[in-house]
Amino acid sequence: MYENPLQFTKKVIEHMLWSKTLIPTLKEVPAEAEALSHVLMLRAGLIRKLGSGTYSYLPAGYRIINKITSIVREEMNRAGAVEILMPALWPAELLKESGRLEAFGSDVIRFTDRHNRKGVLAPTHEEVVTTLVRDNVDSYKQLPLTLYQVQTKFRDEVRPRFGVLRTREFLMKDAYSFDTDLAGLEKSYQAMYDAYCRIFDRCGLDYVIVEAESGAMGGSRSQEFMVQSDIGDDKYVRCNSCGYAANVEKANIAGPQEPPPAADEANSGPDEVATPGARTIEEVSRFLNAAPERMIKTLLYEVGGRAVAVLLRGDHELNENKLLRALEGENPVAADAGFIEKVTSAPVGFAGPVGLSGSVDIIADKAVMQIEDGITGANKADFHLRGVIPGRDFRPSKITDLRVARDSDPCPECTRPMTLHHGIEVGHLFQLGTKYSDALGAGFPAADGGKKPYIMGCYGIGINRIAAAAVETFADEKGIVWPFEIAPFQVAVLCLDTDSPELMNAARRACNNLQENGIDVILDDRDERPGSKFKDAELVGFPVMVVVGKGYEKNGLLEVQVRSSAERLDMAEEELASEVLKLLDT
RNA sequence: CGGGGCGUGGCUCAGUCUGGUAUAGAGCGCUGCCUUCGGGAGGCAGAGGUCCCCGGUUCGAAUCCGGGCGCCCCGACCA
Repeated sequence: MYENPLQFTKKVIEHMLWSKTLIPTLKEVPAEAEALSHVLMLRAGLIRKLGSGTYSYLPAGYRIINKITSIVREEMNRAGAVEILMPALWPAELLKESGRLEAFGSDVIRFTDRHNRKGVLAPTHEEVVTTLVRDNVDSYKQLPLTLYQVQTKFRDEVRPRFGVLRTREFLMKDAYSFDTDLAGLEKSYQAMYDAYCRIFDRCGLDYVIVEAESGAMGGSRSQEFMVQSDIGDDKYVRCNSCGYAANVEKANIAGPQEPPPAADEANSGPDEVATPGARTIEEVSRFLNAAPERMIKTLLYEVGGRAVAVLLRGDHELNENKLLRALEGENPVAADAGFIEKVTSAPVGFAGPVGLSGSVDIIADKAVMQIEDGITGANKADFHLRGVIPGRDFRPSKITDLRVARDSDPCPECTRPMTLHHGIEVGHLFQLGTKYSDALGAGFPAADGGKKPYIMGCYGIGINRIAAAAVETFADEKGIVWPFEIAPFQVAVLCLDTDSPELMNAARRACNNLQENGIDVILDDRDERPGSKFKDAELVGFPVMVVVGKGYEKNGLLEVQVRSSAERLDMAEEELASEVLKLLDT
């Protein structure tokens, strides 16, 4: 029998010693940090900044990252995805082929190598996987296939911020599914959806799943996993009655599409009113002393050579995604001053729907049609119209939902008011369809002999963001309170007198005991005063603290402190492991 | 990209406006010794700084002027 020399090596349990690792905690708040998670991650000695949007993960911080990636890997594998590793360094040509070099624009980090070849650092990996599968999958029998990677991605963010929350270099799990048909995609998508729920549950996060735009990723269906947080860059609305949730780019808004019964026939018709120099909603509103809610904002677009006037209530904002859908795929270009003057025969700032040439297509947001005594541009320099009644004074060719959702807007499902929240996007799911397989000529030989494009999906998780989101969510005035599964160590054993062999031995026994029971433990063996040890353990946020001090000297008892509840329990050495396991299980 | 702010030991900052009082300071941290030892102790001694960089003005620059770099915040942007 083959003898493994290592098998005779005595198995020694090594526990992490605080004195031998690097956890540089800070008492003071670093000047560069504003956001809670940023401050705490720096103070707890988890991360250090190198430059704008680039961070080192120190031992404790890296353990958190590793715990998160382990969870992600377990759940990806369980969902049937297989892990690969792909280059971050690409020929620029590859990104050009899919059309995304332009789409990403200056978000892509570019460089030129010594041979004067253009290269990019991968912002995400659709192009490589797609070509990989294109060139190496021979038959539809090998499908469906879902590949994933956990890798650093690079984006030259306009504005890195909030520490690890938005960085120029970040760790991401990305999975890519390849199917032969839409039904298959649905299945692959659902498998990822389920896996994501398990992942975020295990990470201890409270999350909301919101409908999202597929945007520049192309494709049809998209959902995002949000962790509610005031510092989140993303906004979404949620209906507390029926549970509908969508990010603001996507969120639909309920509302009647017909004008209200013409109640106000007394109104004789629009009157011109002089508004010299007042061009913006705000200016006109102030000048006429009328609420912006009564204004009809007229935005002009050039769509395939013709003019389109888009109408919104003065206080509402256009959602360009909705406009895009309303135009059924035609691409709107915001009109320039020259075009506007040509169409309205007035300078910019005085456009209105009344009396526009019949060649101008008018599209109105639902809310515009509810205005009963409106104000809008007169298509005449320095004049606006008062007493405008939609439906009577102008007739849009299309009335639909065009605006960006706001707090209290009616839910599209049940019409109850929705609430607006800020969130941290920790994960997203996209149905891509054939966008990339078409662009890159990636197809499979079908059963009938022809070649068909892969139906793709892609599914991302921001690993660093999970850590930051957890800190944002779980912290108190003392520091971080890590969820058990992603804590850098589940237990910190504090030996309060490292000069006492009795206490040090007891502390080591406690560590061994816990480790033998599968618990992650760090021993604070530093020659520090007790106060510092307590403060540090609380700052870094270990879920459980085991104190070996006076209580042990006097009557052989260990003290267990629970970080989240501040609960303290004295216990004998023999019951430590089982008691701690119970605590960690909750 | 617009607006604002900052750059002085490891960290937080004072000093800059009004140049020289000066061998550039404080608190925290760090090193050594003594005392202390369950919630960031006390005493004594000490180390540690190209005052972001380059140029200019001046007898003299952390301080004034010009240029550059870096960082943070607000906004715009963001698969």
